[in-house]
Amino acid sequence: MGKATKRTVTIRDVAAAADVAVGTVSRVLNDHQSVTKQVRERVQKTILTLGYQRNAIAQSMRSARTKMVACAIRDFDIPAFASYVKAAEATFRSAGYTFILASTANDKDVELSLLQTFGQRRVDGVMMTMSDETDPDLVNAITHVAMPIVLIDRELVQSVDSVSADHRAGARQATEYLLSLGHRRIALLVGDPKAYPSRSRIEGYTEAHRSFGVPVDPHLIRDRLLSNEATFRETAALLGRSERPTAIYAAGLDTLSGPLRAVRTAGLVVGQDISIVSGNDSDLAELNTPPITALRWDRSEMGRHAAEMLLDRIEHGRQSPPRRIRLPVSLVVRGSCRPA
Amino acid sequence: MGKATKRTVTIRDVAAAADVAVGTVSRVLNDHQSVTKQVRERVQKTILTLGYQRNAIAQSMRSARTKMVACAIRDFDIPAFASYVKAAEATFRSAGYTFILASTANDKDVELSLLQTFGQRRVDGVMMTMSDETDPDLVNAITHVAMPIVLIDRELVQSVDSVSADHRAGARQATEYLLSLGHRRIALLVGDPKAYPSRSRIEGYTEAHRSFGVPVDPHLIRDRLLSNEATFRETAALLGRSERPTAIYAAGLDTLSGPLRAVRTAGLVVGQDISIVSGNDSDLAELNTPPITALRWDRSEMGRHAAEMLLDRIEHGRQSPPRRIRLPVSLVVRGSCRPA
DNA sequence: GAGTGTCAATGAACCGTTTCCAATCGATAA
DNA sequence: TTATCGATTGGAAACGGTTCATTGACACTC
Repeated sequence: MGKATKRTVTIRDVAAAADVAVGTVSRVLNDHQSVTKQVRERVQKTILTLGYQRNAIAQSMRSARTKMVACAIRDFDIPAFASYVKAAEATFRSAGYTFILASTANDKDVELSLLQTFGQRRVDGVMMTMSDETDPDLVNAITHVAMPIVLIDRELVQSVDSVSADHRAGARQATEYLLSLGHRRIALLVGDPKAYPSRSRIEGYTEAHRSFGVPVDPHLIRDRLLSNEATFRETAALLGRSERPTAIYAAGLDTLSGPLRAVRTAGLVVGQDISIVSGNDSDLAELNTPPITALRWDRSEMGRHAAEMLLDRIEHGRQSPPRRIRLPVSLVVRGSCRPA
Repeated sequence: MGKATKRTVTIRDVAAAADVAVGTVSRVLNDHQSVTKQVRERVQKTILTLGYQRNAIAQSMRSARTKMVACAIRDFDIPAFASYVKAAEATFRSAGYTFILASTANDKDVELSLLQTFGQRRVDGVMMTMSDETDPDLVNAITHVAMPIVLIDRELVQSVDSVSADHRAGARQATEYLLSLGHRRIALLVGDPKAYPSRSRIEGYTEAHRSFGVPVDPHLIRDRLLSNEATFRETAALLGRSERPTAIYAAGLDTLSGPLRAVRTAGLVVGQDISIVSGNDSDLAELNTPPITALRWDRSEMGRHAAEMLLDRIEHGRQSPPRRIRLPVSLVVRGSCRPA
């Protein structure tokens, strides 16, 4: 007897059961004025008894707002992203937004396809990076996205908001620290210079050398190191050279464990045979024996700023000029560096 | 002149421009049969020129499928979650689903409110844990969720699918290893026994003692340790006792750095003055000096299995009985334990 | 040439909200 | 008593897709 299919209960069912018009139920749901206390309570009771659950899809359909925000990161594995994503999600959630998260693997095609997906889903805003700041397709896609966007640690596209860390200053600080300890052969391990962080780290490293009057040996700069494995291999290669570096500045994202493994494999001891500075502070850096001197900046702050900028754009800021936030980077000196 | 508002282009605009009916455009979009090659190409060209972007909201509205999946984890900060979330997201994305991620902070109210949000958003499936497997509100919410759900590392709710690791066997293995080295005062640090992992670790620990005929000292079991700070404090307290433990089994999630800090603060040396087994393998465990003996299981596999089970439920599995996957846990022996 | 079958394409209904205009009602003012 | 006004409520249109019954065109058969 009866229909076997249990239809989900809609606003119309509520209206019928409470003997009011659908418009009235909607007004109750949205806390609009001009609904009698009596009617309001009757509707609310009906909602409870029927177990009505508002359909966010229909709501978005009508209002053209999804209350969803998308974020693309390079890789979930990278601990450096965790605190920043965490802060962003918390900010969005407390503002009533739902958070979509995806990873790009630093791949242009994935980035483009995610942008398309986000567009089709009509998210209210996007937070992301890009693998290559100079790629015309990516730049074009980023600048023509329909919704507000905040770039993280990218600065070349001038037309959108961005939040980044001052990697140039940080790199300069770290390099000058090593130079002042007397090191003259400092290896620099970085990621892809097509993106702002690595690019500006190379700049900072070069500036520091210039200010100390020390020539830069291009062989000591190893870039495009995007994985622990790659960093391990490059470090091992550097350590195998006749004139091996006396210090390593491991500046890439999540590239500390590679060098540590390589140093250990080569039978060397950090802080004695070789000095190390990590470009990203972490538990690993802090708890290593000896603890590793590292650069740090407030990643939660980064996520929070990005989220707040985006929310501001979504809810108020129509056409105000793009804003740029750059967070300070500082050097935490520990025990991994000795005078050369 | 003209309208200032630039309306977004809809399927109707495409239909008008290509001089066909909306239904035809829809069939082109969905790769339906019975569209002339000629018409198909005309429509596709129009889509390109107009820059039409299909509206996923409207699509979901009609089809009652959102192609979105939600996942709630305890905290983004916990590296153990990264690889599992990563594998899950990859699986979902390659199946055409979008991934919503939220954190619960292990808080019942957050969990309930997220379930409600996911329900309102009409996601097609949910992947999550729960802070307390015995809480009636949570159990009720989980069992009455409208969409398919997969629980991670939770086994008490029998009516839904679940994926977990065999923590009891793992704990037993770790404890027996320490007992076989002669340790008789083994501290156990775990999270909240109201959830499956800690509960079964305590079981495994107890079983191991029983099989060795060694009585369990309840003072050595410290539970409800949910943060690095809490674990640090408890370990420090244990190390300060007159009869301090000779070994620590740090079984909680992400609770290795706390004990390591506490041991260092107490002026002790891991592997000499005290033995340590970590309940979760990590870079930190592997790269510590000495490397820490640890339990491990395939977290990517966990994420993949969970995602595949969920996809199966969503796309085929209507009413098949709940499935339960339990992954094996193994002990990786390194250098952090010495005979007592 | 009428009847039949197949394949393409049309166009309207529908999904569940929000919003806006019209209608109703009670109270107050003239 | 009647006109006026503000506060509530009703009801329908609109959002942008998908789907399905229907129509139109064409080829084929007898």
